[in-house]
Amino acid sequence: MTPAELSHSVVAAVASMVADEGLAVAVPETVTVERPKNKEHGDYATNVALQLAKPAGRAPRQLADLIAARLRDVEGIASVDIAGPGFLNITLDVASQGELARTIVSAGKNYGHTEALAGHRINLEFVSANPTGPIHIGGTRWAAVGDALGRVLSASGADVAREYYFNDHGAQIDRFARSLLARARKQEPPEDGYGGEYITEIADAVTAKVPDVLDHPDDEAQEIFRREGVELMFAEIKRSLHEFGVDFDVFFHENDLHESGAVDHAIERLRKLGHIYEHDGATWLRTTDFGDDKDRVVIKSDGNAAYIAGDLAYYLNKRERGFDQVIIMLGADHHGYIGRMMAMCACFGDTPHENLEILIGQLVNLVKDGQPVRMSKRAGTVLTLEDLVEAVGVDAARYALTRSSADSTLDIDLDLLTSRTNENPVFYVQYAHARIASVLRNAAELGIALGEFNPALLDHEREGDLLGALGEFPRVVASSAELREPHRVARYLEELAGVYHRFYDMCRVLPMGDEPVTDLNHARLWLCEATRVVLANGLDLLGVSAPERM
RNA sequence: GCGCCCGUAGCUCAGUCGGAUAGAGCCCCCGCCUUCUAAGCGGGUUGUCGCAGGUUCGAGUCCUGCCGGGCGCGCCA
Repeated sequence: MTPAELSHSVVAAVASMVADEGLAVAVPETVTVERPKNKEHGDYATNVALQLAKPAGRAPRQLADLIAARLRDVEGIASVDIAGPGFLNITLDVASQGELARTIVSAGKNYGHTEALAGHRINLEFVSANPTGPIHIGGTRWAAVGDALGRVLSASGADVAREYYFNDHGAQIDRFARSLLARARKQEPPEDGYGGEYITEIADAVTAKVPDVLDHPDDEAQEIFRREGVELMFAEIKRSLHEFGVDFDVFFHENDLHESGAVDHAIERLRKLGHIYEHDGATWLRTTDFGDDKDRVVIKSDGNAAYIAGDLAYYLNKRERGFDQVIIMLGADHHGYIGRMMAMCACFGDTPHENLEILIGQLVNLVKDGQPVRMSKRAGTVLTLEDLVEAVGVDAARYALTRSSADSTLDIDLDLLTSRTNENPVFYVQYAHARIASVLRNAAELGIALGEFNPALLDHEREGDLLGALGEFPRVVASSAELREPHRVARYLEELAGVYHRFYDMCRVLPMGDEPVTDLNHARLWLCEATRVVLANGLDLLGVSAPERM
């Protein structure tokens, strides 16, 4: 019996009670059955009686009695106890709980997939780092977290498109182009320009590709450096993300919005809706109607589009492509943007926080010798995605960036990660997987297949713990998706790995020496394979490999 | 000044919808490989959940105020 099935049984028992007793309360659609921390509280517990007591006008323990009586008749439930103020503590039959192993092995890669978000068409935008330099550590965090979120959303039944918004328009690109031109001429970069080593590399690459570039007049040369430089930078970003295991469905160019007329289209739409006005020679969007601090300029008085114009057009474009949920991940340094974006969403007639969702992730600090290091492009202390991968590898890097809540700032200490990699819990999880793979290999060598499965034999306490943990996986994935918190998957995997290691320590899986193969050996092999499936599926959601050997 | 995030063990951090005795890893000490991976397991030590009120059967979790830290408030992008 899975937690979901048990939950259904509890709902049915509640419905039966409400009908029989004529209670004036609504039957909850779902009831949470949780794994109690304390083993004396059974395999699963629910507080549904406590929650219904007040609206029903009955004592919680009285309701608990009525529900318990009905649950005791359910096949697979061994006992139901009432504890404390009115908790229902449910214990399953050993065989019923053990069946879960078969369920998981049969489902294979699909175990953990649910329909929790079925029907949602989600556009997930993340990273979207400017093509004026390599991806730094902050963008790397969003790459890891955003990619994991995309996987978790998909696993929960959502139709997800991942997008990277490529800001190849505007003043920053001009500064980038001027920096390249200056470097090609062996001059100092402009005061507000970019100075890293990569500027030299790109300037050299452009010069190699267009040998006579410096013979052109300034404006033409700058245009060549802009076009070629952005192209090279873009390819570089794509490549490093791909090597990081992060791929996008769409790379969207801001420039296209301006050249295709999408910006004008969006502004005209808003004008028809009555939210656009002219003032001081500029075109404004009246975002204050929807809670913004001040109205926003969309077309500046010099005729150029303000940055938000691109965002307006991009949002409308996503909606017109059929996405009903637009999710954008931004760093904390952009959180001031939420108000105007939500107001913009409302101006289009959409519902803020439903059609548009902005996820804010806190920043990453680079730490050395316990002291924060200020990352500066000029000082060369910027930590890039490639630096991180080179130092610790993709698996450790992705895991370290994904296991913490995005709401917390993250400290990255390269020395710590490189010199004491065991501190990274990814190895703890991967080791559990490799350990199981080894057991399964040994079984194969002994000619022992999974074979017949008798779930009733899995009656050891550690086996019960393991089955209980395995049953949690689908709702961990679903809640990670619903809450947009993929770190929950990582934390769960660490828990599961620990439960497996403790099982392994107490429960011998394969026969020793020349002992005969028993049904218990087979049952435990099923349990091992089920655990391996969950670890592999979970690691995959995080974009981390599940090694067969370590 | 206004807004967002954070404050939980010595360190790094978990702890959705309020639930039972607040957890994990790292660090430190002790024990366990003549049989499936010791990157493991078992045991020991560690807390005014920033502070003060409030809501209720019950608050780390919700509300209010305050303290401390980070970030942000452009016709920049």
